[in-house]
Amino acid sequence: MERKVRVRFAPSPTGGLHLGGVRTVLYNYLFARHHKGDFVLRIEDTDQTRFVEGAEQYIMNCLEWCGLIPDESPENGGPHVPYRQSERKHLYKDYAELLIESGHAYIAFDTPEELEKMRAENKRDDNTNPQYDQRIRGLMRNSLTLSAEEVAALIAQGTPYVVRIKMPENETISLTDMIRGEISFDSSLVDDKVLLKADGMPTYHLAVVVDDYLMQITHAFRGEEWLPSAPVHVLIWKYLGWKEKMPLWAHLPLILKPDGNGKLSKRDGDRLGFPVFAMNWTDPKTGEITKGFKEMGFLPQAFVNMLAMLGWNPGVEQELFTMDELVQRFSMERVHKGGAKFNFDKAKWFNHQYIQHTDNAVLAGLVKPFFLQSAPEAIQVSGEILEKVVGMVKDRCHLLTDFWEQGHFFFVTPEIKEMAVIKDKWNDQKQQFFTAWITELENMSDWNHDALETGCNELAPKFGLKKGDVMLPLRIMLVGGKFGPGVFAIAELIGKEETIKRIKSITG
RNA sequence: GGCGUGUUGGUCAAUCGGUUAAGACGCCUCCCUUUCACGGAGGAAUGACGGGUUCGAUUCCCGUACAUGCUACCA
Repeated sequence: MERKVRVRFAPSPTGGLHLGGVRTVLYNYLFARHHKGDFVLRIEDTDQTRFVEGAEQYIMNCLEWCGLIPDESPENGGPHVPYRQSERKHLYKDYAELLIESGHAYIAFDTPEELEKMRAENKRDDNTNPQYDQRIRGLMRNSLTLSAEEVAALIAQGTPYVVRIKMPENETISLTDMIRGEISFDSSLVDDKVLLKADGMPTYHLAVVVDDYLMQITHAFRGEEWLPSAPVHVLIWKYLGWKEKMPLWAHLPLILKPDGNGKLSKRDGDRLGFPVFAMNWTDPKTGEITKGFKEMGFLPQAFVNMLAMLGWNPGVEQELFTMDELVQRFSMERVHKGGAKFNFDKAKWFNHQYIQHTDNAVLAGLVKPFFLQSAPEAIQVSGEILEKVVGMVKDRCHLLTDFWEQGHFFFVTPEIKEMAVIKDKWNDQKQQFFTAWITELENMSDWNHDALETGCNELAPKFGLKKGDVMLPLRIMLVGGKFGPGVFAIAELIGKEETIKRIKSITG
């Protein structure tokens, strides 16, 4: 008797895909896979004024990057095509009419100006936001206040109208939320939401119910911001006679900004220097680019893992999970109720962990595009060299973009940024040592780490120098700064000619 | 203003009435390393506040405070 689990992610294609959106997708995906169910992508494009070119394809790209591929979608179809609400437009009106016939909805002719006027006139200190509620509806121009003839005439004249739900008086509407338990609302305090707009498109309220029903959705997950309109949706399910089929709801906690309070927004990312969108988003109107986690150098697996743990945890100490492990362990009941402040440092930590655990050859492939971006001319190196470099510097890298910063000196002669470290303690002994060592290096037949190190160690004392006196200047000469892997390992890899060249550039 | 939801260390968080209130990130100290990292060992919470219920509350109930969301012919 159990229905097959079917969940859906229903974004509206209006711009970049936010962290919170990706997390909603992820929880949908994990839940569906855990229960061997279906994961549907449905595009909620009923607001034609907010349509943004390319946003839908962009969302698909983000899901693909994250490895959260829907089973059914506008692109790949499925048993419930179409998956774009704009293409389902014809479906909704019939249901709105059904509601009118049963007396649970009505036609309203009020113009936007009239609505504005109503709000202005009814605004009080103790009611700063007048709603189209049971008192107000008796004062407006709708099929409740007008006679049937008047209504018919207005429609015949082509007067634009909307369909509104008629909220009952003094009823307690309650629902069970998988995360929050029982939640109830007083119907008298919910307003008569518009269900069908004047352009014939449904609003979210009608569309979400009709489509969830038609697509046989069993569990509906969405952000906490939807909670206040949940009673409207519950009532529509009931009035349409589908109550038995209503999905189980779960309202996910919000992702908050790191400083202060409030929902994390794109602006916060710009302000604090971290991405909020999954991938780069280019506004087609302004051309403005907003950075994404992908382009910032995140591994999708790390990004997903981090998101999974932001608001949910399996109750064990382990924090690193493969997608399969997440699928296995995920349960909606363990989602935290309160919102979570986004912590970019922790996100970077996850990425660092994944970088360490990724095979060097694979990592080299991932890093290469970033290298090409940083210095296209520098990359005429073999994959083998890149792989070695990646292996040598990976423990210093949190983001893929860090690899160039940490390993550029393997490919290009570095700019000496810490010249003072060499100059301040320079003396004749050092000058003589390096001159002598260069000669030694030039004659070295077996160029490798160990030979270089022993050679250096044996030569330094002859000039009254300790190993420590010589190591740091050498590092700066080869690397440009006080960082990086072992100096001799670097020298081995960049080769004799380049090593000598870099030393000479300082010693003259 | 109204309605909803939430509140364990700077952050993410475990605890499903009885613990010295886990762990992770970040921060600080030390060790390792004659660089930077990595790694290792330490340090830092009287669980928003006030009432109950109970032999016993971080855990259950109520109130207050605070935070946040919604209050469009947007989703």
